[in-house]
Amino acid sequence: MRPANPEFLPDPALSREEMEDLQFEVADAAEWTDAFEFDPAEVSLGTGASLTGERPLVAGVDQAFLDEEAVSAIVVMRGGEVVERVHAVTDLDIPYVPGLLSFREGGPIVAAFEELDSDPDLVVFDGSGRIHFRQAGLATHLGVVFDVPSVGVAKNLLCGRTTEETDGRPEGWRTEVLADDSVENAAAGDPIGHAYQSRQYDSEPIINPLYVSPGHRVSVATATDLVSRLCGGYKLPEPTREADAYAEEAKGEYV
DNA sequence: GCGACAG
DNA sequence: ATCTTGTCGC
Repeated sequence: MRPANPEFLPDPALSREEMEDLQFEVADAAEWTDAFEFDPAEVSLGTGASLTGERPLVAGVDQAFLDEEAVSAIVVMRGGEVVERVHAVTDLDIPYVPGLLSFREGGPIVAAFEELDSDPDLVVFDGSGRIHFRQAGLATHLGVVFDVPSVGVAKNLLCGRTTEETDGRPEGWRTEVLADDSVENAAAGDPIGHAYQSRQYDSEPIINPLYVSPGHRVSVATATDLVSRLCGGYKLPEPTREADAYAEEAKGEYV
């Protein structure tokens, strides 16, 4: 798969100011309404044939790290079946800086996409999308670069505030993440994502919620609906778990 | 100066 | 993200 919009490719050689300027352009190009062809109801982990038609292809993307390089993995699934797995090993050029993650991991991820034959209907990224200081997190940035519907799934909240307290919520519960003063070009109170409790125990270990946000061509509500359809009893979406496991597996072969 | 931060 | 032993429970 090749970038549809190479002008937005995250270049780690840019200055911090140039990176931030590019993020504003990415946010401007991003579409946060449902602009995709597949039927969200067809997204699921069940293997049974759907009644209406083709099950969408959903790709999970995740990275594992070595000292100075990243192992980026992409696993494409149709229903509960894995249909393609690819990975790429790339040098890491810059350190992790909150708000600039796509410039550190974007290159490795693009390298992995170049190995991909499938044309996914939806891509699930590990990290934020619209929940970002300039509304252009990893999921949004790469979604725009490839012009593919995408969602961001983060384990921690980067910015914004949740409408309600999130501790100890039941499985399936969700609340909006609203923009705060740290989110540029958004009115304070604008919904930019959800805290979503994908899994919860009956007692003791309290599981934290997921922070789901639109990447590109998906709305806040749909992003969370899609993620809920991809979590098969585990905290993380299945495509993400598969990509995580594959990245670790591939990493083991390069260590 | 204070607060705060995906992976 | 990564470095790690033991431990609890289905």
